[in-house]
Amino acid sequence: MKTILWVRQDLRLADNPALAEAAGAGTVIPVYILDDVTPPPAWRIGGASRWWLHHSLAALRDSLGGMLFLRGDPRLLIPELAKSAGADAVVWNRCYEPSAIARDSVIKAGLAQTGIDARSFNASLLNEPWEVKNLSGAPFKVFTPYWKSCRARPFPPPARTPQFTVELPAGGLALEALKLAPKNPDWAAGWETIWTPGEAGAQRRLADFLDADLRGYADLRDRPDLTHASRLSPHLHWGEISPRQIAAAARMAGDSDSAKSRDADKFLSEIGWREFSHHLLYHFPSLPDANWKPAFDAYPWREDAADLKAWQRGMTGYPMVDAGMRELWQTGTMQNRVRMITASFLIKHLRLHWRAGEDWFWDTLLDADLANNAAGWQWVAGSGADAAPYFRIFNPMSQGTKFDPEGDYVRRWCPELARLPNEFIHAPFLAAAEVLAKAGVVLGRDYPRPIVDHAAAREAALAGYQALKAAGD
DNA sequence: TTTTGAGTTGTTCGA
DNA sequence: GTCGAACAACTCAAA
Repeated sequence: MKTILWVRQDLRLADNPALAEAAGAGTVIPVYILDDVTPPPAWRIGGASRWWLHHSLAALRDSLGGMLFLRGDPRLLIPELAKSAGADAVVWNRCYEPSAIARDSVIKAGLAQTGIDARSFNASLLNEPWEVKNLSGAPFKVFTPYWKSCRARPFPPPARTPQFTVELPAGGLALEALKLAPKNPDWAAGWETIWTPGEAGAQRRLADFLDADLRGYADLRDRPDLTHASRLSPHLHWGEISPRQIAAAARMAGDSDSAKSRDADKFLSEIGWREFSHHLLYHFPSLPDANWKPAFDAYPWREDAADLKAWQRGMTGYPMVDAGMRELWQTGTMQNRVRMITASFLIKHLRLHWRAGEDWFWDTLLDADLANNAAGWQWVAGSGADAAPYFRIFNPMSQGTKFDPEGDYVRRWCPELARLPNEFIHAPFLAAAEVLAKAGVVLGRDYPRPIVDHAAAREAALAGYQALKAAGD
């Protein structure tokens, strides 16, 4: 028996049901296809993600002992490969993006017609999106009851790595030929000192997190100046580690040390949010593209290329926003609370459409994930499921004071402000001339003046929501 | 069927 | 400085 293992967002050996199926049946032919054909143009793999994918594929290729790389349309390439390699079966782990679901069902049906066994498995979620339902049999639209329902089920235990034998047909591309990693310029230079893509790196990150950062997580995860975030999201996105593995390890850590049990619960609920986002995307496939609450179609969004650019480059004049956007640009990630602050600023202070922010995050985040990204942006905008109420408008100055009290985070990413006293680190425009002079800061030269006034922007955002309400009447 | 309680992450104002 | 209320209504989920 020969089985094609179609590798997608499951770049690991352990707890990999498709690999286990293929390995148990005989020889395994592992193939990765770079598919820039079937996803809609806006949602083809983004720039930062490609860097991660390149390194993660290299790690998987090495641990498998070789794999086949192709690029193009899997609807053609998978049946061709099955035929040319004389495979009896094709197996894969499921993806949940709408275009992937459509693509995979076409392939499954086509293979079945030619007598090739095609089977898919769940490797990426604790629960399939269609399995969790409320008492009326409908999908949940509110997180708390959703997660309560999930927690009432046993978390599926992870499976071990099987023994397997790999066969490689001729005709594949070299990984480098997929041109995933940037060159000229190599904007990702140095990222490998921050991140270790691949299964081994993911396992080490989980172990380090549970060991060093879990204690205090429930409160300190909100602090961008500290290091209590798990930083597992890119590993999870590419399936280098599974939520089953994470849930099992986190529960064990919480059970073995009562001081950590609240932290472990909080961490598990973050895994729950990831599940909920996938649940929403599955049941509402337009989530990445359109307001989940159609009333928001009437919101008077602005279009302003200069403001968008200032936000993207971290030049808004609000240090907490700028620090976040620069961290994103330079490292491919941003701490969670800062994501909310920067997103709120784009949507509410600048009144630019959340889609513009979603696009930027898609291209720049190493953990760019269609479900999480879409659900997160719609949550901040207020247009999503179980979303923040519209009048919740983050104040970038008070958020800074609260969550970056010493200004360490701002000083790291906005070094031109480093010599400002803490009192003004989150609002340099409020500092007196002599304070700025002493810190060596000239506003408008070294660091921008605010591109909008907070109080006025807040009023304008609230007025915008009034217009939305009026349109609904 | 109707009712009831509840809903990730905030800010501002005025007492 | 601290605290509670207002900011809106609406929808969801379960009893």
